[in-house]
Amino acid sequence: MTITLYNTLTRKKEAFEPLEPGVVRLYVCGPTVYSNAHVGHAMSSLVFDILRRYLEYRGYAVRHVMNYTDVDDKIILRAMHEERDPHELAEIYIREYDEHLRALNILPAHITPRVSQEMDEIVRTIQGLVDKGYAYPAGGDVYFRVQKDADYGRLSGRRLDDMQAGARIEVDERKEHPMDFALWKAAKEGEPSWGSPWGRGRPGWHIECSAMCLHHLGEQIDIHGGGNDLIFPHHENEIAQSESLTGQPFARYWVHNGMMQLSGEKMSKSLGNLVTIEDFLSKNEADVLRLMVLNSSYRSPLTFNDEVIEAASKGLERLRNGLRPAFPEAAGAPAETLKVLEEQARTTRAAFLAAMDDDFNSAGALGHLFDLVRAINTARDASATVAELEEAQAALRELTGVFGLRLEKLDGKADAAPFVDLLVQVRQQIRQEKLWALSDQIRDQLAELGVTLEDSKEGTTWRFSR
RNA sequence: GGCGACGUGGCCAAGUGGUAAGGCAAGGGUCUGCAAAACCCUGACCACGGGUUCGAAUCCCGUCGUCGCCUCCA
Repeated sequence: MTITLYNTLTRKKEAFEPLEPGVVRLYVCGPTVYSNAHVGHAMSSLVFDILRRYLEYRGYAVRHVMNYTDVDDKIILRAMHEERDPHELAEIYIREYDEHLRALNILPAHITPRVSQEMDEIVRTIQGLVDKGYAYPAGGDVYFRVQKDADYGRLSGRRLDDMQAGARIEVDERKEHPMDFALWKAAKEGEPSWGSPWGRGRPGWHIECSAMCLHHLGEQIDIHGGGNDLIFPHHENEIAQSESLTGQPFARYWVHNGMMQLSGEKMSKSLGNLVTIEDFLSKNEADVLRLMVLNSSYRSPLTFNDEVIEAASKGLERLRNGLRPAFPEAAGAPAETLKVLEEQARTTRAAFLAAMDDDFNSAGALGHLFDLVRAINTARDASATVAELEEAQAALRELTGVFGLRLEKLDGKADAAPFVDLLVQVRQQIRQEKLWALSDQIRDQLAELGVTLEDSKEGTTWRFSR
């Protein structure tokens, strides 16, 4: 079985074949750190986390690089407004984003370069482009010469002529062509700046990713990812820069996630329709957002509203319930039931792989996990023992693990388990004596303490509910 | 105006030629001292109009609608 994935460059699904067998060089565009990140940013990081986890599950060694853009107009502007140091400002949001990634159970990239720490590499990259005639200095700036790049526009499917037509491009006398873009910007008074052959200044937005890729992953990479709002101009320009410099294809596969939609519109800072990650996590578990992402195609817009959050939250609970143990007094399920369960575990694994191999169809794969959950619940109801449920639950745990779902939420509470067990045992006797008021009282009060009891014919089970 | 995507039951959403996965919600039922969970049952003329085909949600054309990019954006 091979993995196929949709390549924005060719606009079709292609069989995935890394440059070097067994190794995947993955570069994902990270955020510009000038304010609190919102759940749309989280969506992107989750999408590529799921992609990475799956590739690793399938045996690839993934080298994952995600950059932080910490030198940028917006950062400078904001820092000026707040009368503080731009580096300091960026640092705060980098640290915050790192914390979010941890909270969201997103595997950290192996390398997280920052623009401010890669200046030599960036300047060298620009110099290389100047040397080759793909870039030209102009009054302290350096611009990329788009007309020299024959296939400029091939990622986004645009032609230079079309773009000029209705576009709102500033007329700039220093540019040879209106679509030429800045590789280096001369410093203005009071801005952070670095030395370069063209005078003090700072890099343009696009060059950093080309330089960092080159530096950390080499001239060619396997997967380049990011939000689909980056296709043009950012990724288009990265291709132009990188390929002009090296003369080789840059990224083999371009993978783009869809945008988070809030009330029918793209969630974004400028529209003011956003929910910060912090805000979301203060009200919901991290797994809820992950499940929302999993439940739809990564390439499509993701609907974000209360109903969807609620549905994901309940779905999560259902997955969790699948992992709940057999009833205490389970006597063993009929052979027929166990056979069905075993069969379901097998087919679920296969179907899960088939779905994920098909361009990371996580929603399809998730559907199959729910089928397995039902089979497990049915077997449990039919009095299956812990041992009889084991294999199917192991499969469920393994596959939800591939998704990066944690499911268990007992951290730090496990110590309380023996005491709860004891209470439940005592209550069992109270119930046998039909002292319902007292037994209900125990159940209610435990619920308030975050322990849910559930009574059934085969005994009482309990779990931490928060 | 240019480029691109999408439109599947109340909501979210898989499915790209052989008559529709899954989750949530709703209604009915089973189990149960009650509650909860679980299980079973119920529900889709796949935006609309043409066309291709033995056969289309799935391919082609058109219409309408929504969204994204074209300026910073995950």
